[in-house]
Amino acid sequence: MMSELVQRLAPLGLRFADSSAMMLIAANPGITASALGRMLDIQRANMVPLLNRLEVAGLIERKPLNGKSHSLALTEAGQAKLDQGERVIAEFETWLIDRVPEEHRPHFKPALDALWRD
Amino acid sequence: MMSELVQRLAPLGLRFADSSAMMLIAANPGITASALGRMLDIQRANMVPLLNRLEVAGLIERKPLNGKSHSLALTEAGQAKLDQGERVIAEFETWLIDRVPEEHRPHFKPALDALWRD
DNA sequence: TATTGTTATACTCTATAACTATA
DNA sequence: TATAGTTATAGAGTATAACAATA
Repeated sequence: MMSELVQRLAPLGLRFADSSAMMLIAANPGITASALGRMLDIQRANMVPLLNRLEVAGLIERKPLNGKSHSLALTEAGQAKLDQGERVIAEFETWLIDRVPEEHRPHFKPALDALWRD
Repeated sequence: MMSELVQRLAPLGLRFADSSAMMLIAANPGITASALGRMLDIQRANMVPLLNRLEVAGLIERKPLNGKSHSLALTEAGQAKLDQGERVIAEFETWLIDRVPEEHRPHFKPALDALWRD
């Protein structure tokens, strides 16, 4: 399932972690790299190449916050790319849930949500 | 979820792919490495280190079949290890499904099965 | 001619340790 | 003293290309 999603995102030049990060930056403008890493369960050290990639691609901006932290925000191009990515993800979710037999379908998302809640 | 299972298997010295391979070898004694790789969706080339590891650990035996292929089988130690692994996996599945609210629970396995069927 | 087992290689993802600078 | 950002590094997982030997 994940490899299917990865393949669908690839034409946009996005990896899975890229779109996850961009979604959270959009929802939390000004967030720092470390805080974002904690949300994504990605080590601080591994955020560096990820954010470098997004910055070089012109999708995010890093602004010094206080000499120690940096504030992250989507650029206009980043917001446009995220919109595209979210469309792909929505299509993927539809594709996924359509494979679940109708009688089980209403239970599927709630069940998955419960797995990582708490 | 996968990392939880990986952590539970680690004390047995098993990786996830190891237990998957051993389950399929047990169910298909005499299977070849290539056929096993196709079942597991693992490239032929990547089966080599996996099977070497299991062989060095004394869990499987490779016997020449016809000069080209080899026949795979669990050793006694391999069967014992697999039994342990399957207990761990069963406990993991119980742990997993217990997190799903009761009303969704009967729908969960059938929904997951449907995702990769066909 | 297609397949098996194998080697070599490269890329991604992830985890850890260590460093500097700042809060 | 704890945290942020960073570098370097190592372990896994995975993909591809190539080769010799065999079916």
